Amino acid sequence: MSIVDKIFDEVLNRKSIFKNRRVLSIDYVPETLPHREKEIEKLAKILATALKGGKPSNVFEYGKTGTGKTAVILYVLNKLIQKAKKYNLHFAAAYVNTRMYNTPYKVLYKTATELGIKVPRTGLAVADIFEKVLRRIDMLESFVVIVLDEIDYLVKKKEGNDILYRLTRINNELENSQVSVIGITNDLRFKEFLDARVLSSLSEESIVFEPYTVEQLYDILKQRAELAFIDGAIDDSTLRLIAALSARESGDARKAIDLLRIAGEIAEREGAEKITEQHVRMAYEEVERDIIKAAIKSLPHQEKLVLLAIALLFTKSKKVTTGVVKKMYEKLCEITGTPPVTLRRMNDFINDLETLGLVSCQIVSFGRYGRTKVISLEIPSQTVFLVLTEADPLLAEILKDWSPFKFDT
DNA sequence: CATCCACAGGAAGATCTGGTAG
DNA sequence: CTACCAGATCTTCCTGTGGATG
Repeated sequence: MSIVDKIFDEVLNRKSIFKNRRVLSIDYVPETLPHREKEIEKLAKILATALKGGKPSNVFEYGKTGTGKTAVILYVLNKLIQKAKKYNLHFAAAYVNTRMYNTPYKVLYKTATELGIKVPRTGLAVADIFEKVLRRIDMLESFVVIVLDEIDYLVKKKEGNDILYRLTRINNELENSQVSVIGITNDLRFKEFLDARVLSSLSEESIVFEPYTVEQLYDILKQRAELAFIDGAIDDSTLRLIAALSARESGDARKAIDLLRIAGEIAEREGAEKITEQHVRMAYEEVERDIIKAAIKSLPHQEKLVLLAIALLFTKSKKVTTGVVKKMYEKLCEITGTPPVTLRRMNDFINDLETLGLVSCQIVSFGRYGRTKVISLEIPSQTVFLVLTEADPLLAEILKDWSPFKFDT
């Protein structure tokens, strides 16, 4: 038997430490949500009005990422759907994540699709599609809940407020159906962007989600680990480590569960019978690395060039300003045969890179010598070179025989 | 202490893609 | 086929500004 056969056989015969991998996936909603009983109760009470045919309020949920906002909504909606079925009530729900559906048209499109209404993906005027969706919703003769998750992505654009305004007041235009809008945001300063009229109608009821504490994270992890792994695959102390690592950063339950899953995958790959603290630490680093890699790889070509320009400059000097980035960027454009964008646009790219956490910027005034952004690379420049070499054959060619002197200006 | 550098970043609009409707 | 639509992307034009320097 060849060595390859051996490896395959070994892997296939090995008993997996996973019992049920699915419970660690992002969109799994567990049977119970520990430490969210109060929030669930509140939301349930609000929506319960619907069971009696009344019009429930619009709801506004806010709290940081990974505090269970989405999970609570989905949990309550699932229960509501079950109840509605049992009592033969008309009820429909649409879940729209406005990070992905971040324009008025897309929001309407997704809402319609979720409600089983067929509309074209593009091509129509927003007013037309709104009209169409409105009529179809009325025809449903139902109580309809529209959940707008990560609503801040919609509101930060000017047109976003308009569509929200119309959605939150849609009931005035309906005769046979009732609509409740639930907005979810993790941006706590988000209210500033929101049109006052929308704010008042959306926050008829609001529910605040506090970050989980270490103990709470531990409980959540414990619950998931019991479902996900076979007995004895993970110790309490290891779970506590994951909880501590996650709580230290953010109290983000999603990240904690991610960490648990990846630690499990690493342990499995190694053929270990148990997830150790070592696996957790490896997972922790892997998560960080992967986020960075993925971020760089998914950058548009132009932004890659800007990032590369910054990385190249940063190897030589820690004082990288917009002006020098522009020069280096233009040089790279010339080499790669890319038409360069204007300074204004490049500045947007740099801000983008900052949002992604790849660089950080500070506006500094040098008095007589102007006022500009000082940009620093937040990740090792070698990482940038490496990932770009992998991701882009053209850039790989340039970086192949790269030496710091080649790019001297 | 006014000046002026080297930009930041808002507003508006041009261009282009990918679509519908009749 | 033409007329039209939304939205991404980018440009053009613009006003605003912290502080070293003359």
